[in-house]
Parts: sequence; structure tokens; C-alpha cells
Amino acid sequence: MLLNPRPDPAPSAHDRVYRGLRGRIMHGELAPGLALTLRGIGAEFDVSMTPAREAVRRLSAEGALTISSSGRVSTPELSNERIEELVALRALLEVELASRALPRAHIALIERLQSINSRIAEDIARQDAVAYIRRNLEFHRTLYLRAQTPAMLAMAETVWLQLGPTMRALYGRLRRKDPPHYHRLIISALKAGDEPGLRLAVRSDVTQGLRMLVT
Amino acid sequence: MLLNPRPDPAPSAHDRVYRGLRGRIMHGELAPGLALTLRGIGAEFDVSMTPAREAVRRLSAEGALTISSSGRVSTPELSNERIEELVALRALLEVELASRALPRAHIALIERLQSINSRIAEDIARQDAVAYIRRNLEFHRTLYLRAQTPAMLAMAETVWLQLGPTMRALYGRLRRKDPPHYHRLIISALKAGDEPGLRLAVRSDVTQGLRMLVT
DNA sequence: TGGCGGGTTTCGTGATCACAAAAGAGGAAT
DNA sequence: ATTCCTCTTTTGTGATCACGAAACCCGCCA
Repeated sequence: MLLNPRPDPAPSAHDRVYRGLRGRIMHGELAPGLALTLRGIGAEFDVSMTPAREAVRRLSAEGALTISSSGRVSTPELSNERIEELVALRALLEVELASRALPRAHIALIERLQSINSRIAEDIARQDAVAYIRRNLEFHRTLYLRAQTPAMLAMAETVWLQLGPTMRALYGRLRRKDPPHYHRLIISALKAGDEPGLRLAVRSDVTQGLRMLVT
Repeated sequence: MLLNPRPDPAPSAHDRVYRGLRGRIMHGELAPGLALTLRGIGAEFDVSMTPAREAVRRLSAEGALTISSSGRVSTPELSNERIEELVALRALLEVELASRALPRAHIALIERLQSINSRIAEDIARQDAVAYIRRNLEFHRTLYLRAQTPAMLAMAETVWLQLGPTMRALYGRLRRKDPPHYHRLIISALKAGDEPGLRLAVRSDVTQGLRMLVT
């Protein structure tokens, strides 16, 4: 028996479109309020309208896209109230995820987090907002994977997805020079096995950018 | 200008299908592991396969349906680990929702909750599992609506949706005779403005059924 | 009695098409 | 210069169809 030769020999068309769009939205490559068309998406991924529509509908179910009453598709423009709510959700879910990951966080994981963190510093030096967002989410996901709670992680990723376009608008405006301070606090708390400190550090890291978002 | 005469003159076909299936799943009218077909769904709602497929894909994105590698659609059969995780998510989200609703809970709301609660007692006496589940969720939704946090409420409903078929299997097995004890505790805590008591009561109510679920 | 083939039916996928509604462009009237 | 109207283009919706693969049924063989 071959071990995992290619478990996905023929990925379906709608899944390719879904994954492609999802990545761009989550990583902030699409500005808020950007209009999309089914035919355009289909042409871009070289498929017909049918799989494009399925991908769009799935993404709108996850809050990654909004569909107007007339069916027009666009990236969401979030109100301040909704942004605050989504940040509160991030805090709620991610504090729990970090807390559950803590007892399973070995030294190898911590080293991996430090490695990601140093690459975040490079992205900041390069002023690459998209790479920064992607790497920042990789930092969080790497930690939360250790919680072994896939449904909870999926919910957190759904929140990231909804905040994607808005985060781009934020970090494009923000001229950051230093890597995120609270990431170092998270790593320290992990090393020390300090759960209250970890919860506070994660909450602070998630909440930190909120002040600049609310205009 | 007419005030809200009929803001929805022509509901789209896929939305009708989506809402119909979603209600049945959330209220436990479909057993876990039940197989569905796109053509069957289309025939039932009198539409073609296209809107049926969109509705199914949206529901699978929300975890209300599972799609096998060959594309077959069925209601999910949850493992014990996933059930525990979803119950933990319910506790996390709903405790927060209740806490946010507390300062806005006027007497009219509390009376409405009591009214729903007494109707739950009737459903129990009638041994009507579906009505019981629906009314129980109505109790929780009525409270959480006061939190004025639509994204958070939507996440909680998504969790209910995923647990729908499993809850049916549980409450069908369980021969309950008394209305849920913790609902009375929730109402008492609301009356007293007792936030810690409210959080504990909600958490207990959500967690209570778990013991029987895990075989 | 229990497992194994082979043919048949059923099913999901994705492309295409007709239709209606919405958006956009461009000019005329004020 | 601005508003309004009309014609054209663009867009989403839903039905239909061909195709390939998966599931099913039923009889055969051990």
C-alpha cells in the first residue's frame, strides 16, 4: 500500500475556486467593498459560472463575502460595531484555544513559534502587509493546532476570514516598525507554563490592533 | 412610502431550500447519518438540482451536512470528541451572550422567557421531542438576542445546527418528565441581576445533557 | 449460508443557455 | 451644470444535459 501517494488526484473545480478566494480574502489581498462577478471569477480560475457560484455562496455563508439583495457579490465593509464584536469573538475563542494548547506545548513547538516570529520581523522590515498578515495568522494557527479542537479552530478561522479585508485596510495604513510585542509575551508564558499570563497575552495581542481600526 | 409592506416579494429558490433544510436539521427532524440526494431535495422543494446543490453546499460549510469524498450528502454522525468540543463551544459562546444580555434584560423579556419555559413543559408532557428542541432553542435565542451581538449569535446558532441531528438522537432516547431545571435558575439570576449566577446557570444548562450523549 | 462479480441504476459534477432584472452610458431638457 | 430618461450591456438565476463514477441489486459460485 502506498503511503499517501496523492490522496487528492482530482480536486473539484468549486473547491479550487473556494480555496483560492478564501486565501486571498483571509490574507487581506482584497480591499473591503471590492465588487466581484461570477463570470469574472470563473474566467480567472478557468471554470464556468456554476463552480464559481458554489464557491461564492460558501464564502458568503462564512461571512467572507456579502451578497446584495440583487445578488451582487463583494467583500464586506464592516461597521465599527461589527469589528468590535469580531475582535471580542477572537479574544473569546483564541484565549480558550491557547489555554487548551498550553499543556501540550513542547519545546519544539515553541521554537517553531519563535522561528515564525522572526520571519514576521522580516516581513515588517520589507513593509509587506500581506505577508505580515499571513505569517501572523500562521503564528496563531500553529499554536492553536496543539489544542486538538478542530471545530473551535475552524470557528476562529472563520472570524479571521471575516476580518481579512478590514485587516488589510488597517495594516496598510499602519506603519509598524517592530514585531508584535505580545507574541514575545505569548512565547514567554508558554515556556513558563503560566496559564493566566498566556490568556492575558493572547487577549492583548488580539485586542491590540483594535484601537486603530475604530476610526 | 409604505412601511415594510413585503420586503421579500420573490425569495430565491436556493434560499427557500436552505431555510427549509436548516430548520429541519437544527430542530432534530433528521436523524444522524441520514442520506440525502440533490435530486430528492429538488423534487421535495419543487426546484431543479442547481438551487438544491447551492443550499446543500452552504449547509455543509456550516457543518450541518457532511459531503463524502464521492460527493454523497448526509447528516453528520458526530464522534464523542466532537460532541464534547461543540458543547464546550456552546458553553463558551452562550455564557458570553447571556452575560452581555443581562444588563439589557427588562421585565418584559423575563416574562417572555417564563412563557416559553411553560410551553416547554407542555412539549415534554406531550413527549414531542422536536417541539421540545425547537422551544428550547427559542428560549436561548430570545435571551441572546438582547446581547445585540449578531455575529456571536450567528456562531452559537451554527453550533446548534451541527448538534441538531445528534440532539434528536439524544432526546428521543431520554424520557424526560420535568422541564429543565437550569432554565429556572437562568430566570432567577436574570431577575436578581446576578451575573456570576447567570453564567453558571447557562453553563450548567448547556453541559447538562452531555452525560447522556457520551455513550 | 456467505462472499463475489457483473450489469444496471442512481448520483454528483460542471458546462451551457434563456430570461429577467439591475447597472451603466449617453444625450436631451431644464 | 444637473437631472431625468432611454437604450445597451452586464450580471445573477435556475433549468437542462452529457458524462463518469459510485452504489446497488441479483444471481452465481464456493
